[in-house]
Amino acid sequence: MSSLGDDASPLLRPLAPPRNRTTEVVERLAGEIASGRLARGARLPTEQALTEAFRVSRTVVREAVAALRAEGLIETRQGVGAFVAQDIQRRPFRIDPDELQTIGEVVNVMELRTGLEIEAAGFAAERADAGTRGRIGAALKAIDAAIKRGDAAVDEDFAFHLAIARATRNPHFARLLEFLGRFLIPRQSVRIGLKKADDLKAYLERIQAEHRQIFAAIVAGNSEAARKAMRRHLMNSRTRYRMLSQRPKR
Amino acid sequence: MSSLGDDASPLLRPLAPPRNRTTEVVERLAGEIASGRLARGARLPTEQALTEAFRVSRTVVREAVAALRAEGLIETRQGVGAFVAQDIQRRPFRIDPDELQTIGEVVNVMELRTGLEIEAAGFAAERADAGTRGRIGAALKAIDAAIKRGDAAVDEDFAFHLAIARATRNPHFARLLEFLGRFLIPRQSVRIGLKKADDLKAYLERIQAEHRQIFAAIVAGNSEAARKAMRRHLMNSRTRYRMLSQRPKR
DNA sequence: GTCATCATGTTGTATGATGACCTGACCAGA
DNA sequence: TCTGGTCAGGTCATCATACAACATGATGAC
Repeated sequence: MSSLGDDASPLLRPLAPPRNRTTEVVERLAGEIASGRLARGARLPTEQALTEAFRVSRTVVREAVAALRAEGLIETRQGVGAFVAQDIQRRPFRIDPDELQTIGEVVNVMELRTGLEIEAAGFAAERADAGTRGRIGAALKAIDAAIKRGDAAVDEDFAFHLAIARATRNPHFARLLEFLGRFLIPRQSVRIGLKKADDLKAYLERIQAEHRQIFAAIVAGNSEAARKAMRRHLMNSRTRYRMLSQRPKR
Repeated sequence: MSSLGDDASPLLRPLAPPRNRTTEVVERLAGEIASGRLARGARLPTEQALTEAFRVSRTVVREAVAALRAEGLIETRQGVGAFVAQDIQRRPFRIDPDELQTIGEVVNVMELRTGLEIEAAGFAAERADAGTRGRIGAALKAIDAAIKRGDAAVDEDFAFHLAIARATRNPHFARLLEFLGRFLIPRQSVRIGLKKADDLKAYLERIQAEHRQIFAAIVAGNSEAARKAMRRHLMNSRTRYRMLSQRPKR
């Protein structure tokens, strides 16, 4: 799977994407808005004024404006001008992957996920029907199968959690979990991969026992128990993650 | 504070922004990516090919590409081409405000907020120091003052919750709460505004009593109690919201 | 086999022109 | 006084063209 130097060396790593003029302008304007120097609803300088101020072509200015519009920071009206968005509502929630290099930052995201998933487990217990319960059970079996064939079952594990989030009948839970999950999965799998095959199996079996408790509580429709089981599982996950990631500490 | 017809009438409401050619192209390409017809890492057609296919100028294509790049859906490399992002990691979490017209959708967001805030209260109880505890207390007093002068204390209320989120020492809690909060605040305040002055005061005093319980648990460093108090508060909030929003039902 | 060089294709930037649209001022008529 | 119509100027939207910067693969010198 892994080719020669993959990303082991901190030296040969892809460079940061080149900072072209457009992103430069985007950041300048975004900064003005974030700092409040450009208030909500305020009108931006005209395209011509921006080209002259920044000494760039209209192409660059227009691309920057298009980017800011896509981010929901500004709105443009033909024949009138560009304005800082009134409702910054449209501004999305982001997590910068570049900041996720440290263990502490990963744990921060895990904590965020904790609250989300505990609540999801509770709602799932209250609202799951035969179909969604079946899908959660199927995900559980898929993990079993993966463990049996010696796999780390990372994808299957995530699918289990996602099935629970879907059972809440509140689509935001699954969407947010999917969003947060992307920041956690890969690292964990790498670390786990270091262990011996038998160790791995025993390790995964312990996790799977926790999964089964969650599943049982959901099937029983006991939201209180489901929350407790999920909390226990995630707290243990955090401890496990901390231990695994401290291991390679020279 | 509120001008004449504000947003009372569903008739006179700003029109949806006109769909220009750029957004048209953005949606076409975003659709291709979302559907998987353009796989991760796949290369997009060249700008020239796109101009010919869509019958638009290169300006439009480039603005669309800039927008997609801002959303983290694609990456471009000069001299090489544009590619669907490998790590969709950079893709942010969004909630479309246009979908938030129904009560059910607002409750969905409130549920999301519930899990987040309960956990935040727990962590705050564990981690708050003198400074953060003081800030939470100050927020509490600010609500008192607002109630005393007959204000609905919406901003102050939110500031209290935000102070708790900040006390977790995990910046993501506050950021996500801020993000979700934007979707809830305005509507609540409008509804509450309908009540009589004395009713309003009694109503707010009940809420404030719940706040005080949360604060007491955090000051005591009792995370279990803090979670419970926050859960009770948010569950009650949901009930209150449902009742208030059903009121104007002819 | 290694390294420089070059042709080719692609994105990045600049520029000028035209169309579409909004705003405010002015004005005629009720 | 008020309403509605017209017009001029400003601004964004789109188009077209040209050149610069960069990456890639082919070629050839060593």
